[in-house]
Amino acid sequence: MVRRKIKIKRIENATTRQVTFSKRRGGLLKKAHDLSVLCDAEVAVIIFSSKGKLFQFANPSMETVLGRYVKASRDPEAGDNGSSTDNVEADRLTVFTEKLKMLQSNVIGDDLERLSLRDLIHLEQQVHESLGHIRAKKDELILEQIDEFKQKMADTRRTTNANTSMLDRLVDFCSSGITGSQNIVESEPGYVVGVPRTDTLRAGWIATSDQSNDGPEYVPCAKRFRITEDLNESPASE
Amino acid sequence: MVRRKIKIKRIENATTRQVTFSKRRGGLLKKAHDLSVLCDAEVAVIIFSSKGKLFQFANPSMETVLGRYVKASRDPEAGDNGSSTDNVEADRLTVFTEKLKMLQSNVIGDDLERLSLRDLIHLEQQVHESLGHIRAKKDELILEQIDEFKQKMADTRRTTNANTSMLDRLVDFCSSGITGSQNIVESEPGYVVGVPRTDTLRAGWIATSDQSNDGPEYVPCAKRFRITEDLNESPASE
DNA sequence: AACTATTTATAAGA
DNA sequence: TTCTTATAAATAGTT
Repeated sequence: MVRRKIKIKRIENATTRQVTFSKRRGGLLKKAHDLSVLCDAEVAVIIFSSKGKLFQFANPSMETVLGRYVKASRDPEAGDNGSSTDNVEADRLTVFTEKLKMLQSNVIGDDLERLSLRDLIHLEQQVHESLGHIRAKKDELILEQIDEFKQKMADTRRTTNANTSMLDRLVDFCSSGITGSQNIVESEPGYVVGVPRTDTLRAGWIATSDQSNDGPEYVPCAKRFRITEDLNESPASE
Repeated sequence: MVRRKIKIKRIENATTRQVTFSKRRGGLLKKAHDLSVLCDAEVAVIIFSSKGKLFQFANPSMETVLGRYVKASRDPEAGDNGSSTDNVEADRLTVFTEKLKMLQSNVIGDDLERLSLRDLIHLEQQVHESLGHIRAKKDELILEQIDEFKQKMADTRRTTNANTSMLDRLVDFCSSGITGSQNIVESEPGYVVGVPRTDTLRAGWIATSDQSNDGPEYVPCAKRFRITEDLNESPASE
């Protein structure tokens, strides 16, 4: 931006583009360094020239920042820069999907070819271990959710009973004196609103299942997943 | 860079630091964008503020650039920016070790806690699949190396036989005439170089199962690993 | 969040 | 590539 202002669009002249790349690359890396130092921030910059050469800057280290990035990608979905192209993919890039992509492109990838037997064996052990962790965590979650499910069922049953007896009493009460009260019951077919609760009944004293517990068709084994999946906090239906 | 030049060192005043961070962060991201567009380069910038908030820019996408980075980290160990801190770690970061770190810190990591059941099941499938690939590749390599080993054994045996018969003939020859020739034999104890090999032996003559069936505890396999590990071209002893 | 006074970055040319 | 230089951008301190 000197002798003449330029537009931010691909530089067509190859030589000029190369020169500009050199200059701006240096500038960018310097800026990255300055920012990280001045503001005590963790910064990583990775640049591939159009010819494929790699340039990078990282503070405190590339691993540190990338690791943190992968972890952070989910919750904060933090600051948004007005950047260009696909950066907006951050949208639904959960840690999960990012991990999977890493796994697929880097571990399953063809570069598996390059590993030695020793490396492969080590990798196998690591991945096997990972699998163990994942399965353990999964089972844990499944058990948790089954418990929750049971709890809800029990609650629902108790609630139903309670509502039934309360209904009985209401009907009793109505039919024994005031007329037209029957409307109350009819206007709210199936459950009662606003009846003060005793502490016998806890949350969810209304007979409608408050939390969705129903699921499409969950029956046997693979279904255990289905069941719990539906119980799971995951919102999206797919 | 304005009213007064500043030194590139951590800004002590928190407010000032925060303000500077905002300004420079924007500048850095813009520069990154400009560079990627002007010079047709792939660029990724990741910034964590001192308070942990994430800011990023990537073109064409974070995954693309990071994936490429991981792959490129080995061979080219390309361009070197005069950057600060630990950037030099690139030293012996092979694809392999980088993958392992990813796996350990991100897949095995504690953030496993945050995944939903649905995610865990998906992850499990993916990792299981990875494991399959790795094992297949490993087995392939093992067979290759066993073949090599067998070939060598065969050659050696043939060589030995050849040597033996040659020895016989030599002894014959010597004992039938010239004296002192015995020395020749002693100077080359045991083998002959350059015996042409036949192609009689083929692949897979060892009775080990080729595809591994996964399972937490595979016992006999462990032995196979040991054996082949020793056959492996890997030089280091550990 | 705006406003400059200056420092930096850098496009073009050599 | 590197240097030079005129000029565009970025930004530190202030309001």
